[in-house]
Amino acid sequence: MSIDLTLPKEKRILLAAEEIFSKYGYEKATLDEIISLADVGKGTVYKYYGNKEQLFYKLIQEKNEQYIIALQNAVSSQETLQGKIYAYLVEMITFYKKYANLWQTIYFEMLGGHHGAMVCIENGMPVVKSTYAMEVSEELKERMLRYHTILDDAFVIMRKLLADATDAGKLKISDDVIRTNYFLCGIAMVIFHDRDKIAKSSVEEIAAICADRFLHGEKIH
Amino acid sequence: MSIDLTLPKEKRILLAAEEIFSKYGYEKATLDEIISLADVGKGTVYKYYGNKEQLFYKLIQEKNEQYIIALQNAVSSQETLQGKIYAYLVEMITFYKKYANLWQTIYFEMLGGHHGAMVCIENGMPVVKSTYAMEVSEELKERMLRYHTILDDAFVIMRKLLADATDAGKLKISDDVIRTNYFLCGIAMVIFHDRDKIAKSSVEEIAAICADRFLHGEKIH
Amino acid sequence: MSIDLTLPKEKRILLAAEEIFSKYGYEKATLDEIISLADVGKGTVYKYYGNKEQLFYKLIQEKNEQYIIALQNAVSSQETLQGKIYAYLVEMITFYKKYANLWQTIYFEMLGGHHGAMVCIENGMPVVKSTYAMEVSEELKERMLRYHTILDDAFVIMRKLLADATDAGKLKISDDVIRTNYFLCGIAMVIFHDRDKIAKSSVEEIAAICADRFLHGEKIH
Amino acid sequence: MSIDLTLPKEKRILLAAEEIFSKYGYEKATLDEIISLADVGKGTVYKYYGNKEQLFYKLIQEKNEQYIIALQNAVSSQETLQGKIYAYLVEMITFYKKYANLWQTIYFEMLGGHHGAMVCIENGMPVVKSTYAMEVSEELKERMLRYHTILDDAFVIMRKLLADATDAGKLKISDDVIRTNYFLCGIAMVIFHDRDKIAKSSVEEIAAICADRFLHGEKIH
DNA sequence: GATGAATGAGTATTCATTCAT
DNA sequence: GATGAATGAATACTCATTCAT
Repeated sequence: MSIDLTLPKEKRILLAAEEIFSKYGYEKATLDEIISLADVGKGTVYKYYGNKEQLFYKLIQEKNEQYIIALQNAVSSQETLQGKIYAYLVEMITFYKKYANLWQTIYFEMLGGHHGAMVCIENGMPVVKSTYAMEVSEELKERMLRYHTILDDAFVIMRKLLADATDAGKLKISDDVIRTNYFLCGIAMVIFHDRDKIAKSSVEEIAAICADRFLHGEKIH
Repeated sequence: MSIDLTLPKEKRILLAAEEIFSKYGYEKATLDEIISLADVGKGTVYKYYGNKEQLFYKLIQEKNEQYIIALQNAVSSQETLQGKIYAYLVEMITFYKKYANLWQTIYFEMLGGHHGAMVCIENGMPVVKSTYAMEVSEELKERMLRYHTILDDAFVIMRKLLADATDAGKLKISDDVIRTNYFLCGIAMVIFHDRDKIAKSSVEEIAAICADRFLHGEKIH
Repeated sequence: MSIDLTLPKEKRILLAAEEIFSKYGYEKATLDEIISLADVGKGTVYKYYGNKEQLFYKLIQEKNEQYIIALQNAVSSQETLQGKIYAYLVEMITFYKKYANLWQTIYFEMLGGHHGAMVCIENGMPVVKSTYAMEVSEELKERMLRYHTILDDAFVIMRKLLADATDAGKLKISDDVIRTNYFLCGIAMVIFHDRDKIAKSSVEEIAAICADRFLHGEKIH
Repeated sequence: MSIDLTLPKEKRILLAAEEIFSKYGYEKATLDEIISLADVGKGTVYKYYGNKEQLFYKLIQEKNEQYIIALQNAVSSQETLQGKIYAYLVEMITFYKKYANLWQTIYFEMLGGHHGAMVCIENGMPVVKSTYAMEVSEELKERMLRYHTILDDAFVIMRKLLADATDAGKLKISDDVIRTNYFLCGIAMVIFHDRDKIAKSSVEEIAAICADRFLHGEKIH
């Protein structure tokens, strides 16, 4: 609720931004509230971060970098497919629980939020398309692509895992993008939506159930 | 693109609202554009619908009612668990493809992360809790609960299905809320996010794969 | 200093805009001051005029239209070259005295004002060029071209007059654009700069001297 | 584009200021860009020049001093009126072509219309009067007077020339201030406005035409 | 019943100037 | 002498809502 004033202003701004963006989402968050919480002048934010969007992006990029490394380590520390999936999920759930509000905002923005545009994959490359016949500014396109990339950096690790396993004949043949998105977005949504319930269970327990259900389904054989 | 002017104004507003809210999402949609499309005065919207939020709610409520009936019919038309799940998914995917923009908006309104509040289930009843130490207005509480209910009306049908099957020993034991949310939200997100890919496949094909994976998992045995 | 509140708001805004733009020039003028003088809400200005630039443009365009008609009438009411020039100048000086501050602003904006861009004539067509190696936004280009056109509408009448007289062998051969600009801009600058001196002389007297000097020079033969 | 770093900082600032003020005009130029080009700290500018306006003034004052000397030499190097006028114009056009952006800025600062004030000549002395019923700050008054003097230093040389010639019966009787301003401001405006056309002609050619037209007019006798 | 003119609170961004080091 | 981090006042523009007609 309040920020350590002995920290350098650049850091204070980032902490305040995390709080306010988490609380209100990107659009509804105001710079005024961020500077008030960080106890800095308005110009200081612009000096360090350029503008609102850059501030948000810097914030999530920093978190994401560490997250990606954690995911890579987790996956490579395991030998079996099931082990890798489980290790991935432990990291993912830990991270999403911690940054639920922030990451929920990214999902929203990436889906096109309030903008009438969406990211599509064409020939393996993400492109931004208007959901209707209207122009989408280059600025918005870049922004949505950036958010897409943030999420996809993590998704691609799982996608590769599943694609390799499919090639090795271990998994059913499916569209890898769809399968991965279904798997991970489903988990994300549950963490966002049933946050209090998730809070009561251990990360390991949830990860184990998710991995089991993904591989073997809900049916009792 | 244009609306039948012989229809009563109340209906014209709803049709225009569907078009504009779908196009821009809730926040970015403007009443000005809606009244221009509906060819009514601004006061008329306020007369019939009270305010922007009410208009949006009435719109999705109307769609949802029909959707719920379709789901109930689909499920009761089938005998087996797999058949019921498949029939549910066919309806769901058909509906979500049609109203992707509209329903995407509801998901994020319901998640409520942008307002500093969230819906939790306590003793089986949904209640709104602040995600931060701040008061949540009664107005916002009601609104979030309404959106929660909209989605939950559909989810509860699947939940019941799965709970009964679990009781009958057909499915693994899980938290029914989590399991259902994971299943359905995952599908929803894929439809929102990979809209163009989904557009290329038939609804039946997607439903069949989803049902199979849910019940039997991705693994080849 | 204050505006008749019985006038319609659209008109009041225009009157207030004339006062404030004249006083401060385009850039320094603020909408806040205009609405305060017009005693209307901020939205009202945007309803009627779209934005600050449109408001300014509408304002000067309206004045210019009447001015152009007056110039055309003046010129065609005379038979001789000297008569036509004199009649033109009478109208011009009358107009420039009345709208000195406003028109001074247009000169400034057309010359590129604070923007690092200028209007050049290429193949008889005005184009906007950067004064340095920097991009000029399409918006600014259009704007400068509009201001150029405003002034040129009046200049072209004199240019035609002088070109015809040159063809008829009555005037020395010169670049028509340069000659006209020199003639008229010189007069404009004197009106702007020596406003109080000009105020003491009659329009007819000034016009007569200008016409004489332009045609016969300062030298006594 | 870049500045010799072996020069003293005070000089580097002036060189950078010339570049940036010429490029963007006074208002749009930023100190940030100037210090970046000069490679000095922001405080250094304030140490040496006090503020932005002082920096601009020092810059043009320095240029003007050299210009005035050049004009005086040019005029005194000639014997005849026509020769003196021609020599003056050669210097003037050379100078204005070189510093078009910078001097254009001074013209509009001096006109002062953007500040609600103007310079008038009372009893041969320039005084600042408000164009509206409002107080003009002493600071603004001084500033406008300074800019007036900058331009007038050059104008007075021509004015003297013409006044003497008038007294000697060589020129028609006119208000000397008006006549000079009309003559020189007209030329200035053409250089500012038709910069690219002027660039294609030689200075001598333009000067010759201007002198001829000023003395003998446009009419063929 | 229906209208639409009018409103004004709310927000991202810029940049000259200051002053502690 | 020199710096540059920090400031905050100032400003164009949006849009849900109201209410007199």
